[in-house]
Amino acid sequence: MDAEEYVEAVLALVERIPPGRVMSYGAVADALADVSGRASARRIGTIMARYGGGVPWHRVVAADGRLPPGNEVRARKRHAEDGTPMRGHKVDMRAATWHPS
DNA sequence: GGGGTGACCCAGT
DNA sequence: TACTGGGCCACCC
Repeated sequence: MDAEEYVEAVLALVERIPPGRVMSYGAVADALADVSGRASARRIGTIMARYGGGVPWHRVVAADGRLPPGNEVRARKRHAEDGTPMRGHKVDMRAATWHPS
């Protein structure tokens, strides 16, 4: 699987995350590990930063619920619309974490 | 080829 | 809760 296909796989998975739920970068990496063979949270962060524009990027957050740097304001607004469970400015991971079934 | 960087993560303090 | 150090891996000088 080449780099371009990997990006496509990441974006395809992010599109499957339902409104009001989220996945951490690491969770996305793990979920794709089966298909891609390799995974690292760091790669997912880079991919989202560069190619995430066309998907619901706000549904991918850091493992502790922090929103992506530089886009906290926009992300908060969208989570408010989605009805994502929040704890202050962070996502309530215990309630919002989703993983593909 | 070598070294810095980043929308990360985890364990330890 | 906040910081640190180590590990991580693709990208870009």
